[in-house]
Amino acid sequence: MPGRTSTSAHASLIAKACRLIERSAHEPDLETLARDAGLSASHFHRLFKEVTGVTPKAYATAHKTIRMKKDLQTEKTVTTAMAKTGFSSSSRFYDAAPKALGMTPGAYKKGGKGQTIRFGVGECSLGSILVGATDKGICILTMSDDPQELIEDLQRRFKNATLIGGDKQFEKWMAKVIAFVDRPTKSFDLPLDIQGTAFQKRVWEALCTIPFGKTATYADIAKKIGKPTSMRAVANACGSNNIAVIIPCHRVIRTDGTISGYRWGVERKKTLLKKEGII
DNA sequence: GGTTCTCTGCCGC
DNA sequence: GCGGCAGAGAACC
Repeated sequence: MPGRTSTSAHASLIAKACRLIERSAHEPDLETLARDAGLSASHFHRLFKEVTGVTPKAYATAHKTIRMKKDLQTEKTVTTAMAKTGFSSSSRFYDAAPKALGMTPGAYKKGGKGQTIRFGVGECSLGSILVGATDKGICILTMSDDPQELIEDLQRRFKNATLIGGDKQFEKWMAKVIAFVDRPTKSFDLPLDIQGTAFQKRVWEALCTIPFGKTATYADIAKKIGKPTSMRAVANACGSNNIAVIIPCHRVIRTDGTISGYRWGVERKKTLLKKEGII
């Protein structure tokens, strides 16, 4: 088609823009990217989104996150990593890090270093269960059919932490947790060490206010934390919950009343809801 | 808290 | 297919 740009030409134009974003030390602005592609800013923006599925800004942000993670792992200090990643100021860096990494840059660099996590694997009515705790409280509760998989998952999540088997005190906690999972009655009184971003913590706190035997929708939770339009972010935060059952993300259902997915399997979610007399 | 930038919708060519 | 403008909202300083 003369005078028109073909689809493949579009794809290579956008691919070139992606490479430019990746190569640049500082995020190139929309105007620069558009000029480089020989298009107007507005049209370039539309085209970029059509081809990649994300906006140029979102693409640049995602790439910056990858770089931030790499630099934090390879650089000696957080300060040098910050300089290399290309943030304009340290405050911007520390501002962006929790969103991008789920923790402060220092904590990410340590990768759980310095943290000691006691853990145990047992069996409950929902299959194999892993419970882990720092000296502050329970930081992880996961479930699976395969106990080995639970341990591998724990090692992945806290790769620099010292993982040790539970002691006598921990055994007691473990028994209490299993009893709670099997009969999730009213309250749970062991301390929790909830690790996540500020946003995730707000969502999880909101989940904890859903009473036993009741459900809420993602929209309800979004409204509760004062972000009525952030339903997708809320759903993501529910999916990132590390402490199953105790933080009752299983009580969240779709607006139409149907049961949505569950990180530890829909069958487990249904079983939990049955235990609470909801279904 | 003001300024700049991003993003989207809409319209015209 | 492409450019441009307006307005809302987010990001930045």
